Amino acid sequence: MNIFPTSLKKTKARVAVYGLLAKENQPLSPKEIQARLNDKDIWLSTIYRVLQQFEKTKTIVRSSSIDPPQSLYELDRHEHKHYAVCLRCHQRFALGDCPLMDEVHVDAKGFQVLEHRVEVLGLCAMCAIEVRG
Amino acid sequence: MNIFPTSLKKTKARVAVYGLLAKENQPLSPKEIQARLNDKDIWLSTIYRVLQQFEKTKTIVRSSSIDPPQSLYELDRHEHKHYAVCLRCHQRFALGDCPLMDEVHVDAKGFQVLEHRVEVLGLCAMCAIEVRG
DNA sequence: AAGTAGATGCGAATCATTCGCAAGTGGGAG
DNA sequence: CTCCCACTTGCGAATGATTCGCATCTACTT
Repeated sequence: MNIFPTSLKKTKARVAVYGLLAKENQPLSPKEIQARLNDKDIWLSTIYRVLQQFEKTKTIVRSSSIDPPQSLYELDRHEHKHYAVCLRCHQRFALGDCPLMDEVHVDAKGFQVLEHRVEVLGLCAMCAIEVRG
Repeated sequence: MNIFPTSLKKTKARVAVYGLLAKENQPLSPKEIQARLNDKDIWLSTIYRVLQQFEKTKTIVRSSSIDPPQSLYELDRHEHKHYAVCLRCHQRFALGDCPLMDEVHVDAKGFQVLEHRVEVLGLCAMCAIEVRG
């Protein structure tokens, strides 16, 4: 389904990041990745570079969270996923299906749609209760 | 349709930002707003604060662009707009309609959907040609 | 085993955004 | 019309995410 990109050297950092994302089933931020690797010799800047390359080779996909503003990465499982984010606790929940309609109408003739990002915001069950209280 | 919020004092910065957004028909970043105001006494941090307050009073709406990563603001015309962004020249084009389906299915019982963000990415007609060349 | 293109360690730089605080001002009370 | 003060802003430092620079190191080819 998804293998380590053959065009990239198998270095410690890359193997570690790939291995981590392969066993995670949620998108992680670069910081979270660093924390889980727990190897003080793998620097954040290296993780950023590794993620960039994996993104370029279509090994992982990047999504983004607005609050806090940051990028999140996960293995590209070709699942076309989107997330709902709780505005209060920032937990992320996968959407069952892509909620986009088949046809997207852009007010600009000739615009070639390549991808899209969708983020649903709201309150998870737990926080909805807390907010009321 | 949309007036200066009565709960806020009419200060130079607020009047200027409001006036600018009222005559713009596209979302602007805080930096772009500052550049257009062209008043060296209005600081970026003030613009950020003004935008935050306008957002809180529902005078403007915030959207976000992923590349470059930043927030964009425009007067709330109650139009529920989304944009298509050219990956190459970063120009933004409004979508004709909200491309989301009526029903959004979140894999988490009890999740209360409050809002959503949609960003369509691709190439505008001009850039599509350049890329090919 | 050696050579080299590509990676990384390390830290400085950049960019968006927020914070802190002293000085300034809009607009209600008198 | 003036005084007062809570709310604003000028100004710059702080923060947090992300990128860059460069000398050193290393995975892979020959």
